Formats: sequence, structure tokens, C-alpha cells
Amino acid sequence: MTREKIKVAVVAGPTASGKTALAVELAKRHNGEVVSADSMQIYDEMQIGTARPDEKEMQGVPHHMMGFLSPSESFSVADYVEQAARCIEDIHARGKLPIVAGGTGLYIRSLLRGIRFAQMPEDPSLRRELEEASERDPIALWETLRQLDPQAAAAIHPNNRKRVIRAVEVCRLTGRPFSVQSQEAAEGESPYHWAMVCIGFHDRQKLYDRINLRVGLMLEQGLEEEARNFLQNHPGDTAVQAIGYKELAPYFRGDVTLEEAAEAIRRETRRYAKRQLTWFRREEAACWLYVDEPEGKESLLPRAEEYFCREGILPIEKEAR
RNA sequence: GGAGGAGUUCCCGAGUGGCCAAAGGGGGCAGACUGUAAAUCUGUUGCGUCUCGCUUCGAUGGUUCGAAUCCAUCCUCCUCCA
Repeated sequence: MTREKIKVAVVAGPTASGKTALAVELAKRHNGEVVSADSMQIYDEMQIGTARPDEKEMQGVPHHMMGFLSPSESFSVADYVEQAARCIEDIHARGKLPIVAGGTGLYIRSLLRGIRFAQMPEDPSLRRELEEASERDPIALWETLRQLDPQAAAAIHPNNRKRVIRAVEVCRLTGRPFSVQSQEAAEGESPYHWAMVCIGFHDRQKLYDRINLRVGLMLEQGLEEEARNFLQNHPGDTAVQAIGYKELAPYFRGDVTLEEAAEAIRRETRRYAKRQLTWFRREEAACWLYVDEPEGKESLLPRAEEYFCREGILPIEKEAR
């Protein structure tokens, strides 16, 4: 029963911080495979806009949880945790090191903490009904939640319609309070022995500069065409909320210039990075590696290795250096 | 050259004598986050020794107990007539 936990190295950080490169380097040197933790890179038709690494960037290192799903398919954290866990087990079984790398905080946390998402029956008609109710009177729906689950209502702002809907939905579907189930789901112990490295910047502007640069690169690589096709094929799908695509839509409609759309992409990406930073700052167990420290970018890999060794994720044999 | 109109806090933009450090939006910053999360939502945004004081609404001067709001001059921009 006290089987040894699977060791997992985690590389987190905001978008455009260099997670992919670091994860690949780690994988190459320590016999690892990468398990992506990115909610948008899972979709196959979105390569440029999600900065999904190509063959060259992957340098022969196997990557999982990437580009395997059609944007019209439904997907959620629950699916992610389930599938990513399988990947990790499989990698481990083959004697290799699983390296979780990505920027979707919710996915990483859920996976690492071993949150057990209960099987939830789908009920689209209930969902639609709740959405309509919320549309009509958001506060009233929140009051409904307060009746069903006061604790959940206290934790969810009435204006946060998405979450109110979800909480009410769960209460209705299961007949039990949402908050209780959430608690239960998180009670388990982590199934992994993991350590997280998080890429950061002392000077936020440095990150922003990289983001601005990267958006320009994406446009050069053909983001416009990719987005045009994508938006055409998947007008109503979830993935259209991805940054880089939704900002291009008004340009295709002729409402804004390309430059205006590009600026919107840059801005939204910066904002997203900021939210990621907020998320990861809360991750107390993380070891922050600052790219813009005197030691510089070059030392990212050795510093990460040192940390993972210290945490027992990597063997300590790397004395010779 | 002549006739009108406009200049407001990072930006746009309301405000036309006191209730105005100034609506609203944008942007910035900070935060939350357990089933669409690159989403969604919240707070904050002149300065300070911060339940009070100081500086701000193109500039200067004036009227008034009191001005972003009224008057004068100047500067800048826009529209129209020549």
C-alpha cells in the first residue's frame, strides 16, 4: 500500500517565460518526457497561437497532452487530471521521468493535489435553463444557491455567473452541497512526489517585452491564416476564447485594423501572464527561478536541476560539475 | 484675415458656482480561483503624517464667502467662411 510515489518534476511560469525550453532541456538530460499542462495547447488546430512547440523545439523529447483534441470536443479539468495522470503513470512505468510543464494553474494544481473529480452526469438542458435564469436575474440565481449551499454562496461572488451556475448545477445534479463535495475532492493526499520550479521575472517589463515580441513572431508565422480557418471551422466552440484568436475576429469582420488587433493580442497576453503570476505566487512550494537575475538565463537549467536534486526528484549523482 | 467650437486626473470622456479629488469607460496595479480556466469574477487607481490636510480640471490674472464650472488676456487644437 505504501508504494513509493511517482516522482514528478514541474515547470510552471507565465506565458512566454521559457517553460518549454527548460522542460525540454531537463527531459533531454534526465531521461524525461513532457506532460503539458496547458488548457489551450491540447487543441490540434491551434498551433501557432498557443505557441505549441514544433518538432524542432521538442528536440525529440516526447510530449503528451498536446494537440490531440479537436476544438469542438468538450474538455475540462476533470478530463485533464484523468488523462494526465495516465500519462504520468505510463512514463514512470517506462522508467522515465515525467516533467509537467505548463501555465494553466488550475490544471497543475488539480493534478498535483490529486483532486478527485466525481463522475458528473451531463445535463445540457439543466445547464441551459440555469444560464437563462442567470441571464434574466443573476442575483436571483445566486439567492437560489444560497438556499442550496450557503457556504458556496458565501465563497462565490453573485456577479460571477459562471461559477454560480456551476455550483447550482452540481447541487441539483447530485442533491448534495457543492462546497462539501469540493472539500471531499481535495482531501486526498497527492499521488505524486513532486517539486515545482517556477520561472519568474523581477522586472515585469522584461516579461512584457518578450510577450510583445512573441506576438509579433506569431503573426509572422501565419497566425492570421490559422485563426481565420479556426474561427471559420469552430465558430461557437470553447476554444475561441483563446487569446490570439478572439482578438483577430473583429479584424476579420473589418471592425479594426490588423495593428489594432495585434495590440489587443499583446495586451490580453500580458494580462493573462499577470493572472498566471498571481496564481503561481500562491503556490508556496514553488522554487522561483528569475530569468533576469545576474546569473541570467543560462543558469536556469542548473538551478532547476539543483532544486530538483535537493527535493529528491532527481538523483544526486550530479556532483561532477 | 473673419466666424464658431474645444482644451478635465495615464487615456477616452461626463461635469457648466458649493453635495467634486471630480460620473462612466479604457488601461495599470492587486486579488480570487475545485468540471468551458488563454475563461470568469473582485478590489483599487492624485499626494501625504490618510476619519484630516495638501496639490490638480491648458496658462495667467480677476469676480465670489466659495470656481473645473463665471469674466479678461494669452497659448494650443479643430471646424467653417474668406
